[in-house]
Amino acid sequence: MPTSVLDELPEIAPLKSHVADRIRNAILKGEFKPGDRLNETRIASQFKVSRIPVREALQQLQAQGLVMNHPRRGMFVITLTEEDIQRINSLRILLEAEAIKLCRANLTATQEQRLTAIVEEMETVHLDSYFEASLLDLKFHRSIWACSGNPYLEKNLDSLLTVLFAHQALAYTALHDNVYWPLDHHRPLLEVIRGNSSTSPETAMINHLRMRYTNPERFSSLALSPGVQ
Amino acid sequence: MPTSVLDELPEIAPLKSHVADRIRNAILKGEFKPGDRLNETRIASQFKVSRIPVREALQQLQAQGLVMNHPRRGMFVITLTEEDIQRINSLRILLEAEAIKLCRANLTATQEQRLTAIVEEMETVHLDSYFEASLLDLKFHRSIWACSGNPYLEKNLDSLLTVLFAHQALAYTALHDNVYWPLDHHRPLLEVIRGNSSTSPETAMINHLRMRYTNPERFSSLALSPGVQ
DNA sequence: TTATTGCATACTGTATACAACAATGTCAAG
DNA sequence: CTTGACATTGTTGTATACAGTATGCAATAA
Repeated sequence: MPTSVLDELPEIAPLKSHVADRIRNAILKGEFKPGDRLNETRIASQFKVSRIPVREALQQLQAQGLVMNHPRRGMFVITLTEEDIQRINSLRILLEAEAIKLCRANLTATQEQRLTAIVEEMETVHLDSYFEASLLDLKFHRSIWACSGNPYLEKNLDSLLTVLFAHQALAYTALHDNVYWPLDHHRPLLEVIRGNSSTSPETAMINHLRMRYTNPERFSSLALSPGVQ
Repeated sequence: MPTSVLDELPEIAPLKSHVADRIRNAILKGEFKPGDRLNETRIASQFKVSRIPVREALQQLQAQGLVMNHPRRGMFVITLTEEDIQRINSLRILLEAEAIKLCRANLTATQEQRLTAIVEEMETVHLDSYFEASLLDLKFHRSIWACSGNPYLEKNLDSLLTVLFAHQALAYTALHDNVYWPLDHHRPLLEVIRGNSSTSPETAMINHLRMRYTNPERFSSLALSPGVQ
């Protein structure tokens, strides 16, 4: 039975997933900015579908924390304050350090190769769009989470970080207009995972985030020194 | 326009929230069992609403991890294996220990009173339904999360634990048919939060969970001793 | 008796239609 | 000129209708 023609359209995936992906990408690319209102009818006609898949896609994005619902008002792209980012990062350090520990303990040769390949790609390939750089960055971190072997940890990190990456993209494109962002600072994390570093996963994560953020651990227990305040 | 019949429904909150609550409670009470299929039309006619709010409520519950969607098949109540529970608990220990640390660092008198009151209620009030005991239990833990001051931590714990509590309720009612479950083992956690205990938050959480689960920390980094395996 | 194929049924996924509410602009009164 | 009420418009929330697919049963053939 030659099911030939349907090659590029497996299309067994529900419509709302497609719509959700398109909206998510639009947000990541800065086509929708923080605080923007997302009009269901407008998007529906743009995408040539009815409002229902759009509604469901938006609610999916709401669950991921990318958009916010004001009842009877509509959906709005999330706006993050500096404190929000620090709170997210404080949690991220905890979760991703855990993922690194578990990853380090269970690492297979295949996984190590995959992670190494991504790091090398990051160090060589220079992407001109911030959007694509974000995707590669996220791909590396997702691989770490997947190595942890705990799908619940993976899921939590995903929902937490999707928002952060979106905001990063927004803030960055707003300021620098798609200038290249270096991704060459991921090797230390890889070395921790491979067991070739004496740095603790928590410290490695904090150092990693300090490349981009100020005081990323501010709202975590790691910031609680015995004598401080 | 006599809108008389809707007396008991002030209904300023969106309908889907009500529906979601009712379905969630039905699952917690064991009226829907793990693996059960949730028929949209059926629920819609039961609740006297259309299918749309039911669909949206189910998708909300899916985002919370309470139900699972098989495309074109429908929504099914989640089924957790023993390993799933251990993975959830492994993550829970990490997150809730963090919440305890932050709570301990920022504890106000009001918060301390609130937590103490709940613990005392747990030690005295004997609830006959497991459902109500679960709610009180959850109320205590939620209070801890709220004290942490990090809404993202709070949200992650909430989505993680809702599933677990639901499964607990289901498994327990299936076995013991609403027998009383003791809640008097929460004071050690309170003492850690008040700074009156030398036990570490992680250890306190593990001990707390060992009252109910075997090897709750199995899939966490806390189970990784240097020489083991 | 068992396997396979066709059909009937029921359910989800999507589209369209209606109702209720919020925002905005206009007009009149002070 | 300012302010307040009202109408108008636009958007979300909900209901109903339709289309396509999966499941179960029956009928037929091996």
